[in-house]
Amino acid sequence: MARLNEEVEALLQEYSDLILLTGGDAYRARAYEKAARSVGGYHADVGELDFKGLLEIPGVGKSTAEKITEYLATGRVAALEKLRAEVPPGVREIMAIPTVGPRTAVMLHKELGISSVDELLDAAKDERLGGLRGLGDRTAENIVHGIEVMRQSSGRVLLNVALEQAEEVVAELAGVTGCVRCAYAGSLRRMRETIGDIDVLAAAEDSAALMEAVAALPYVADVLVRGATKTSVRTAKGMQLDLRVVPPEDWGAAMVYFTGSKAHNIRLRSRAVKAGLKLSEYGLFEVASGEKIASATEEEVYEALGLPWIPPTLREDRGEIDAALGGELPEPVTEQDIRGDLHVHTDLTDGLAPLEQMLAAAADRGLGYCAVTDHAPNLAMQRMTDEKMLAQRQRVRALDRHYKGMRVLHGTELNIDPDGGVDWPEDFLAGFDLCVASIHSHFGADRDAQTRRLIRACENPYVHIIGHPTTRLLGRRPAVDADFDAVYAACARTGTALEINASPERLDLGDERIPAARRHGVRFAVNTDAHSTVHLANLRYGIGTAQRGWLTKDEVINTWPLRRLQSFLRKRRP
DNA sequence: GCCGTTTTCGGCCCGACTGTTTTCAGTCG
Repeated sequence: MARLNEEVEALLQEYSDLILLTGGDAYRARAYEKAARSVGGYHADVGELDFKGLLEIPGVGKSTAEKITEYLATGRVAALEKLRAEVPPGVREIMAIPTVGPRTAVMLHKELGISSVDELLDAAKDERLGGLRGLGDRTAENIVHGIEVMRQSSGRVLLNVALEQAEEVVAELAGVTGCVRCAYAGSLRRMRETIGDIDVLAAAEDSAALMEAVAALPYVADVLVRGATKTSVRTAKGMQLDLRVVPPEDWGAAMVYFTGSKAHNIRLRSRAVKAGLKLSEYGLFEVASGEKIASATEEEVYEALGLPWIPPTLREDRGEIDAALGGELPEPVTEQDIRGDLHVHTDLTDGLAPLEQMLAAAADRGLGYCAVTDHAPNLAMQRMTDEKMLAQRQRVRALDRHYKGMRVLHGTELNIDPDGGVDWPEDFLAGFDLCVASIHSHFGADRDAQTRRLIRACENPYVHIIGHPTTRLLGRRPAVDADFDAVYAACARTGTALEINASPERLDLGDERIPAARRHGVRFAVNTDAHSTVHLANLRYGIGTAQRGWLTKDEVINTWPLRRLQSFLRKRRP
């Protein structure tokens, strides 16, 4: 199951939404929303906290703490149940459509009796939305488009959601008597950015106990298929989970088969055929004799096919087999290679944890350096001022002396304005050790304007890293339209790194764009963009993405020793 | 509902964009 804090976060967020949908006080809703986010990012497990401990979570007061306590004790919250009874679940779902907020959702429900996304789509098709006040053709179009965007991603969940679920299942099943090995496979093991279903593989002589155990997991809602080698279930969150059990001696062949990708496997199998072999989930066999020649480990299977072991993140049939044959398979960057995080927020802007806590958490993770990069003034909602930033710098300098093994850099995340300019004049920018610059508005600017904008930001001698370069949000917002090839060229020319933002909602640059940037000789920074101490652990998703983009350690600036990084950061400043 | 204090009330990230309304409401970051 998800971390308890996330469960409570979801609960409080739902409560906040329902307050808005029932016409409650907007500030009250905001208070719950803030509490939700705060609980989600809190370092301690809410299940371990007493009432007083709960009150110490920022944004959690008596009323919220009581609801959390009630939930922990009884599994439900009476006040939430009451609101749930007033609002059809579909109405809240409608609110999730981009450009549709609570007002519109309620209006649609009251005026047209619409209480599901499907009904809304029908109404739009029948042109029944036209008559409503404040809702013209353009809005109707936007709603339909918003639903399409939402639907495209439906059935798939973000990598982190699936991975957390899978790790829990694996831990559970590994403890079942008779289970020799257990691991997740599939697109999850390949670290794809979204996951359709979870594949778990187990090795055992007898599958019965494992099949029993998976069907009995507490968060399993339905058992779809149940057999001797495979059981499929649907979890309470609507994800499909397939468990396959194989004999221990076939573990390797089964892992290759179930890790995929399908295209990679087809390549492997056709290679096998040419050698008079046959590859399946049960092993690699000689066709003539039927003799099994490899199956116990992945390494053995690859070796028998004349290949080195290929890391799962590369198994996409993007040339990895030819590269392996030519001895040119890259050694992908790993989480252990990362020495520092170059994009981290604190509660000075929209982060949740104070500076000291963020740095303590970063030091705990063994980082050799960490750049604090709070938002700059042009993101008006963050209310940044020169004074606040300079005061933070003083604290950063003091803390830098405090940590023995970790250097603390003072940076900022600048806003790239529509013309490509950034916050602050050059003399102020010169005071930062590092500047990330990102797009936070005007996502819809046309291709030429967006391209010029990003290139101009690269050309700024004080901008070191372009943050979340395409600014997409997975399943919610597409990438901005720009000639990214031209942007990559500008990055290479100006010595500006591109971020691989490790937030599972972003993963930006995405793996499919990285090779093109690489070809231009661009450098990368795998950053967490952490807004809480918990987010520092998102690094693994950024690393997965970097690996899928074939990045090696040397191409990632935050694997470098500090001195090399600092010389890179000097860029070509005046 | 939470919080801070100019502390038991009164404010709450604020500005921009979009679409439709000709002066603003809703949504978003």
